[in-house]
Amino acid sequence: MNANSSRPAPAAAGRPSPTLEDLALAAGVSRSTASRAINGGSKVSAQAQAAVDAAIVALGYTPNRAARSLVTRRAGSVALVIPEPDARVMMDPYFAAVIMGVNEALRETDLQLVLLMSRAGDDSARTIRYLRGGHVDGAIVVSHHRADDWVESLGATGLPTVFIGRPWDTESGIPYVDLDNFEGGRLAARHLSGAGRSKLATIAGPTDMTAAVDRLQGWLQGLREAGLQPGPVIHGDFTTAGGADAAARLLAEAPDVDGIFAASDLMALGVVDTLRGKGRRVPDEVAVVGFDNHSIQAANGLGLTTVAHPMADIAAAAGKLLVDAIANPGELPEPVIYPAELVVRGSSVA
Amino acid sequence: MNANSSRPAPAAAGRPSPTLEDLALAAGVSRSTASRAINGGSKVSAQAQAAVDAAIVALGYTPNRAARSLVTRRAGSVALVIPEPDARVMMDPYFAAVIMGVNEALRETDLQLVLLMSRAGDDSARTIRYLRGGHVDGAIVVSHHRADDWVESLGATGLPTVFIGRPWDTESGIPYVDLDNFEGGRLAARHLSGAGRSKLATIAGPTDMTAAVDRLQGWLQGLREAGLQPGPVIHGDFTTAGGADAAARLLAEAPDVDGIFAASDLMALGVVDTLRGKGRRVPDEVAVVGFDNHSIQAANGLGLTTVAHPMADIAAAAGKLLVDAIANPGELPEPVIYPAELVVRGSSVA
DNA sequence: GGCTTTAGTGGGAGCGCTCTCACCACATGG
DNA sequence: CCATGTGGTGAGAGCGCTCCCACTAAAGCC
Repeated sequence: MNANSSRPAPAAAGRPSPTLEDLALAAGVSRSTASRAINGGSKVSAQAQAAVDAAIVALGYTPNRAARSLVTRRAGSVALVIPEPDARVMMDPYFAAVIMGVNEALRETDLQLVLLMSRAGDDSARTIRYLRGGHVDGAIVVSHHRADDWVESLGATGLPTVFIGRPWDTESGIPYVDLDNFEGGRLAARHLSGAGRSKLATIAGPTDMTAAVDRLQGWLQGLREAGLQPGPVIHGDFTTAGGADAAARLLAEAPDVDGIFAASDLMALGVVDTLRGKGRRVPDEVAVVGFDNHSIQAANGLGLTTVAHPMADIAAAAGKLLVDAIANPGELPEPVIYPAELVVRGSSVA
Repeated sequence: MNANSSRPAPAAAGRPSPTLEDLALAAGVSRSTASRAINGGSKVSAQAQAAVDAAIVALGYTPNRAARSLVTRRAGSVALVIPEPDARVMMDPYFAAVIMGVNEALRETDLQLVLLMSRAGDDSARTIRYLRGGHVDGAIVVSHHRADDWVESLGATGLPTVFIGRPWDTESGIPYVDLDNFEGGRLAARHLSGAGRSKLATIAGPTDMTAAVDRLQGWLQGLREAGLQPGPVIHGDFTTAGGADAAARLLAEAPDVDGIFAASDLMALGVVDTLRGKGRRVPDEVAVVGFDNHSIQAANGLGLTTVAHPMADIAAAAGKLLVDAIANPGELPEPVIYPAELVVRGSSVA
């Protein structure tokens, strides 16, 4: 296609990349005019603009981010903070979806995504120091637990911050994007009761995450509305193995259960596995509803009834919110809540 | 787009972060000495060092990365390049493991991880321009396909680059870290033949990835050594759904198969699922061996025999290799190959 | 005519840092 | 005695960029 743009600057070792000065010289204008042309300045004549554009192509010019950052006082990057200490939980494809979504939102901007993962306690200090150090223009925080109180203090630093998933402290008005987890839990309860199940139980998520709490509250509310007993509540850790364990405990406690709501598809997978291992037929004897609408659930033979959780979309929305917040500092955007939707498949209906 | 970026000030916060000048003043030394103290300079007296250290704490000083970058001509960051166009494949926990591993390797350095994902064709041009623009000090490329030829040209730009997984073009001497995929495939073949299976088949991965090709070659070699027929080879896409599909095709082609090697655990999950759906007992009628030793495989009721693939370790090794390559430019490190190990579980032995 | 306005331009200054270099004191060696 | 280190220091020069301000030329208005 374009011959001279194919190899602008291989330049092993020696040749330093052209500076704005070089560009201005090549275009026959001043450094100031070149800068204006690059940044879409309004006060540039058509021919100056054209000359600069041509010179950019000819020289393969790329602005030096560091120099620009230094004077604009903008880092040109945003952090994705994952305060997740456990490598196993990190394996959850949830994070992959989040990363993709945020990346998607940043595509049109010239912001780059910096990953910040903290594990041990000491690391969180390091993370917050980094965030406050002005090394990024904003932050997106995902999957934070109640113990991660430092995260909330971010809002006070003036660094634009958006949460994915409702934070524990909504008082501070930090914007966030989330699924309507409460409604999701409620939908699960309504669905199972509507399918004629009455001895219901749930494998809930960890109590230190708002998503888990909301799903559980919604579930209990749904049962109440259906006039059913709340039934056993076992807590798992959102993983497959955790779901399998929890199901075993559940069966010991309530052998006559005929419907289970697992607060994640991964746990639901473990639940189905345990049920089958104990000889219970799904959905005939026990109906199972999951949460997330993971692609992995296809492995289940029968499809898994679940609550859709468009994680990538949610992450992308959070990314856009952050971009806006950076552009218009001061104004706090409203939280965005995605509606919950039930996807009915074979695991809950005969 | 953002032409109205006329906001140089750090917005609300007010308090501008202290500069090196402030630090030097507080410590009662010169800017030069303060700089030396910060960067572990050898020519600093004990008391000057102590004074600077104290001032750092007192002021909460953080060096301005942009200013430092500008003069040192180092970006202070490395890119993790994921040339993966398909969101669904991205869901593979593989990437989470890679990200964690690389992050781990970078922990001790002050390099930050920048994520670069390219999807459509146009994006790859953008990506390579970014990489050549000197915005990062090095790059790690993961999961690259044969069509991503631009990736290989990176080596010629002088940008330190390390591959995770053997690249197609090893001539250029680009360092890489990989699992011994060939041996892994061979182990699978030896294991199944050793277990008395003789009507063997494999669900291989995509032909445009070296890992898939190597596993297949190893498998075929192993069969040859055992004196068995190569048997059917069906190609999947490493996903669960792809594995299920491939298994269905396989059963149509070779209904009497008694052992299947799936080149990923995700595919193996789909295979087991399809087998059960068709009423074949695993492992009694058909033994299954996977690849990767995913945690997800626990969902399978019986454990899945598989080839261990320490992805996080491999990624961490790649990270270290890159850090070394950045520190010592010019010398190309040798590739690192991790040995393959078989993990025997219930899916292949009665 | 004198003025203001306006579109466009170029010359500086300086962002916060590192690094070279000159410099000083005090050792050591001839 | 001078020559030669040697550990420690500080002043100054930029790195490449954006932005403020002074400036021009052409146009508009009384």
